[in-house]
Amino acid sequence: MSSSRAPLTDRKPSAETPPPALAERLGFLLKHAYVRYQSSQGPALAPLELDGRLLAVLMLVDAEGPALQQRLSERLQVDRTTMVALVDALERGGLVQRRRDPDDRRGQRVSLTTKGAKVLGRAERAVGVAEQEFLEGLSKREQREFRRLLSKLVASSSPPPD
Amino acid sequence: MSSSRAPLTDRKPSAETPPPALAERLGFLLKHAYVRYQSSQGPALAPLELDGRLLAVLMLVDAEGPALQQRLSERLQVDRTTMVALVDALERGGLVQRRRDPDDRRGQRVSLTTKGAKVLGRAERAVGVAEQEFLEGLSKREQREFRRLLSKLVASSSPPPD
DNA sequence: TATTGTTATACTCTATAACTATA
DNA sequence: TATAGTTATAGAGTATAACAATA
Repeated sequence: MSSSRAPLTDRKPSAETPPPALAERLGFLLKHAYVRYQSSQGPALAPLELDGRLLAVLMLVDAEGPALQQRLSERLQVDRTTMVALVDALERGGLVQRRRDPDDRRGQRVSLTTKGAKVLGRAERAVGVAEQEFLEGLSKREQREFRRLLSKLVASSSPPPD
Repeated sequence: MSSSRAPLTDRKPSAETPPPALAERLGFLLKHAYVRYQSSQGPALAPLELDGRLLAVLMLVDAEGPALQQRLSERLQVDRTTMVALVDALERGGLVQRRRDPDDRRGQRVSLTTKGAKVLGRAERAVGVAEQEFLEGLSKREQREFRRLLSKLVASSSPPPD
């Protein structure tokens, strides 16, 4: 940030630059971007006893009303056995509730509780702040462009084989 | 790609769009971008019996000459116990070799074998193709811009706390 | 028979603690 | 004492297989 007056040789080499060939690989960049994003998001969500995956489920339940676990797992591309554990955790925290679908008693309808809606609101604000922090190295224009390109990429690239 | 003549109601809903709130979250986008990248890169590297992590080590060894495992693990931000397993795998495949540092016999110098250099070349070409495939939803201009912004972001955002 | 949710289980990736051989 | 590498081990996170209830 501030231009240091220390001579170059005094710089902590902690942020040493990776070799160019590696730094240009998309895989390397995407992974590190994601890891760094999480180190912003994690602390923002921790006080709410949430993490990124739980928040995604919460947002999905909010958007899709009382939804079958099956559907939630399809939308999030996780196995249905994984969804059991995620819903377990949210239910334990009192953020969602399960109810048997009266029309097909095999299914569980997952819905937001009052507490869940409240926590979701707080979580979304906290993550918004974390995202700003994560993007602060880019200008406002670049931030918009980055979001646009990333969305386009995810929307366009072939979805992973089921 | 091609403008389908099928009526909207005939579209396979397989690529159903996630709810807007979720699709706008950077965490969601970054994660899915990374997952999809890997589903391009994985099959490209599998015939060479490599994956993204092993390739990163290989590239680093190539760039930094006979390097201590310690240094490799720092550059890649993985624990040194993790690096042991990565170097084990590469050595088993005959792609790198370990030699005791004569000046400090505690350290192991890791260097590329002839076979390793050959496989590295093939792997880099394969990954280049996979990257193109991954980016094909963007125009050439957008591809360059995406790479630029992603690099800038990774270079600028605060590195994860050690 | 097929499907939803569940449990038991196993596998991958990664880290912590303890050991060894050097320094 | 401290450091580089190693091993044993444990913890996430996720998936596969088998089972119960329901269709």
